Amino acid sequence: MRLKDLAEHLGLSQTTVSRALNGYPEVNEATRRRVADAADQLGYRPNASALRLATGRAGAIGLVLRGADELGPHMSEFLSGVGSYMAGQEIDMLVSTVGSHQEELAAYRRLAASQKVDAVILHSPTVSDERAELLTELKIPFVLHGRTNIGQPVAWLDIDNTSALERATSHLLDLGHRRIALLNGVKGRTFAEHREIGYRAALTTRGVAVDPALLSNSAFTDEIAFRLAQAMLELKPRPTAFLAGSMMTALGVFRAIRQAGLQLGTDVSMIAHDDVFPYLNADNMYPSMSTTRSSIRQAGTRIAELITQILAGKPQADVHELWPVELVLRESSGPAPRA
Amino acid sequence: MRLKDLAEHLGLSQTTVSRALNGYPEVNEATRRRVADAADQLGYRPNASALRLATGRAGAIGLVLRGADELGPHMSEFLSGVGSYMAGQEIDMLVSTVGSHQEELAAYRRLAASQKVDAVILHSPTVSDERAELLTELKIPFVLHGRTNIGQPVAWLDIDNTSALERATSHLLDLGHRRIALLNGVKGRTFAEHREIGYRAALTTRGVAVDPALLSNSAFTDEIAFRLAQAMLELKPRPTAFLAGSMMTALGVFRAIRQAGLQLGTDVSMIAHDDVFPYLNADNMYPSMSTTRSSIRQAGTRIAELITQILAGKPQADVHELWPVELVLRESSGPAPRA
DNA sequence: AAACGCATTCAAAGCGATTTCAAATTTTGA
DNA sequence: TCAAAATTTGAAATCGCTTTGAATGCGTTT
Repeated sequence: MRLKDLAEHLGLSQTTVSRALNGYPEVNEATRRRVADAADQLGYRPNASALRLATGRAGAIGLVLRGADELGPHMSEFLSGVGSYMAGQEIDMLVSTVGSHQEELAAYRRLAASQKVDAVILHSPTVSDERAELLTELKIPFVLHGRTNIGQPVAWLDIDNTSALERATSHLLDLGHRRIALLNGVKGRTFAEHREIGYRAALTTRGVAVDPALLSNSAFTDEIAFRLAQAMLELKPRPTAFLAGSMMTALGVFRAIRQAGLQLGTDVSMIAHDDVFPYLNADNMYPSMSTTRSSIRQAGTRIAELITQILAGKPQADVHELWPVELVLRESSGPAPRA
Repeated sequence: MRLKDLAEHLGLSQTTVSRALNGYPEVNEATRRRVADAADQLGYRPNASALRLATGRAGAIGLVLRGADELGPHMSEFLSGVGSYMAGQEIDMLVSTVGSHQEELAAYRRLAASQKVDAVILHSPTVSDERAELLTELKIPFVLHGRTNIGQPVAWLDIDNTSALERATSHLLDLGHRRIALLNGVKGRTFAEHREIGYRAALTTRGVAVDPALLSNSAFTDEIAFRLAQAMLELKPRPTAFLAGSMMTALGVFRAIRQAGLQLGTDVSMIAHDDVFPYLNADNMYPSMSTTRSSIRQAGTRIAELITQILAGKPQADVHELWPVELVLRESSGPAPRA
């Protein structure tokens, strides 16, 4: 069913039908209704490629994901946040996966040259992100999930990691903890740097020295966290509290704590960062988990919204959102054990 | 940079340039090289929409994912498998997320009507899958990851769940277990039904009665599995072995076992299904996990390959692959404890 | 030398939508 | 009542590519 067919069926010109369907004012209300009904009944939908060619808009946004690293549970949640908004906007999500950093840059160049997307979402930036630079150079609009420092201003949405970690660390200090381990994200990522800054700030304010042995940088997986935590628990004196970078990390740390014959919440405390996964509820755990909480799904939805604003003309430089992070205290964080 | 610009730059017609770039035989080898070099150097890439409109091919495949259920770690792995193949084929992945079953059907209708994709991948089918019926009706080619029973023949790739569970169950029976719990997937999904069939077959062959209290159907998450396993471990007599539907499930069961003060591998055995996640290695767990193993990522890659074959003309009815599942015995499955 | 075949190249017609510009019809105002 | 204005419709151009059918040039054959 092409526009032409529909027009013939109605005894109208393509022009009028097109206008009727796209809500132009110069078409008679009766005609519009007639057209709309027919389109509806015959299940007409404009051919996407033709529409895109004619309008010059791709009607899609791009997401380039680096293999296994990024396509984990975090990205899934984020994606469905983005998707839930985009579905209502008739904007598609074009997802590419790449193996290496080089491949990723090449993928953006391809997207730009073939004009497959109107904008992209950039995820997990480094402190000075090369991809962000490339995208500004290619003049393809984007919203950054996180922050970075490049010459140009960029549109971004981030959570306040520094303050979150500062408060979480301070709270543990208040509870008497002095050996506080930080299982942080991969070195070089902005969020990980920000978290470390908050952590250090809280410690230094209290005059507690930072022990490098209690600092680690890694991907957020159960397994890796298990090993790191296990190693740290063998230190003398051992840490009495953990700051876990994600809920997956928290699961690993939890295993290590039990394995060491210790009790979470009494022998060892933990505050984990919770991106809010529907299938992994901090409140339902035993003991329930204290968290710094911020919904990554909501961030996705909001970023999708920001993208449509940018496509509607809002300057990228005006798009900045820093979301506060809740500190939710539950059973996993208790007073430090007596020395 | 449009084809026209490139052609003018070279002093050739669009026709010749297009042919040169697309490898048609009737263009002079010297010309072809000259064109290719210029295209390369100027970074020319055909406008995707124009190309699609002209060829009638969308150059994309669709994946419609149901919100939180499906966008978990399994889908992530699967997706990156698909993506790794598609990247080389210049085929995009169009990902939509939907909330309800109705929305999902509507999404397929939209994809079909607007001709945004050449084919789709269907995931986690039910025994008689409505989506598969709709897609055949809409005449949009698809490959099913799993199996279903509808009137028409469909293209599918599946793993041999029945045999996997039959062997795993038999092995546990050999070890003397008689109370074997099955933490299965959501009721109605083909793979879950197949697994139950294998499980029942093994038990009945040995004359062991199936206890409904040891059978559960649910999503594969750590948390849910934890609760189910916890409840089952309180039964008298308690199960001495668990068949876990996924590695996430296994983590939950593991927690429940420890929580009950039991030892995995001696007091209680477990064999989990392992879809092979890069960040969750069965071999690295303590104790290492016995598994029925099949890489969901490889399945994704292969399905991508099958899709391109179908798009190249291979009849859908000829595409059937049933992959065997490895049974990998490690420390988590041991002899049944003395009664 | 005319005719033929072959290898290359090109002009122009699609693909299916939007949009410009012009035409037809109806309404309005004097 | 008739010209002017407002409303409604349509023909054709356009988006950037592929592809059909025709044309060009050149060496070979008759």
